[in-house]
Amino acid sequence: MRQKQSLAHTSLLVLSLLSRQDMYGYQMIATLEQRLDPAFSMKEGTLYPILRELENAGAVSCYEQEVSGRTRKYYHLTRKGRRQLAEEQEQWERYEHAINAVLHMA
Amino acid sequence: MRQKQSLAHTSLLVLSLLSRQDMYGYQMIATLEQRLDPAFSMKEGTLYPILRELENAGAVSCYEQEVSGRTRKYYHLTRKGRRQLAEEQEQWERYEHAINAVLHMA
DNA sequence: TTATATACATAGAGATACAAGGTATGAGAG
DNA sequence: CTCTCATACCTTGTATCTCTATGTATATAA
Repeated sequence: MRQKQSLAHTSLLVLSLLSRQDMYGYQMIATLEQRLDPAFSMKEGTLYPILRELENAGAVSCYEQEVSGRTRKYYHLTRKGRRQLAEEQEQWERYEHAINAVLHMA
Repeated sequence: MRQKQSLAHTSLLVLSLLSRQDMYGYQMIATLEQRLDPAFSMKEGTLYPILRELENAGAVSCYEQEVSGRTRKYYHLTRKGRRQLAEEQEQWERYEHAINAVLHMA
């Protein structure tokens, strides 16, 4: 049985979250948990590698902050990241329309 | 560099096409080529394995037809396939809304 | 003191889609 | 007549993607 992939367009989601405020990993997961359908929650094994890639690509920068004993690693969207967000958002919209065009074919 | 996956929800597209008329593989690809953004065109290496799985799952049945020397393998959506289409369509909508909910967060 | 929540991270496995290749026929160009 | 292109099928291997499972460590609540 073919198993549906629960998530795609993951970096789009991450970039989108960071476009509003700096966030740390655990917080992103919690936020998505609320916003997203629980069926599509993002897992740690998915998020952290993406954050690393975004950082290597220069789309995000990061800094650490100690809060009551625990170290949080905050991520900040760079100008380059903003461009990437715009591109991925546009691509998502094209994707969305393409699928819907087929679904609602005459 | 992370490479965007160009397609997902592939079986949804196939089932959707077949809900309107019986079709053969090459025709589906050509039809999607027109309807879909060319960037998301479905490749043969993607389609044929899916058709086989759908057949194994009993979602489609198939029959051959000879047309001017060339053999076409037509696929027909079964009742079970219709149910699967309904499910996948619903899931697509939930996915779509979930992504958009994050993108358009206040 | 034990469990739960917070917070990071990685390795391995399974799923997914594509590129690249193969077979074969028909039609049109030269 | 031959070569190429379009039609029509299909498979193998590779790259990529996401999750599961696991690991570390601290704070807080029971």
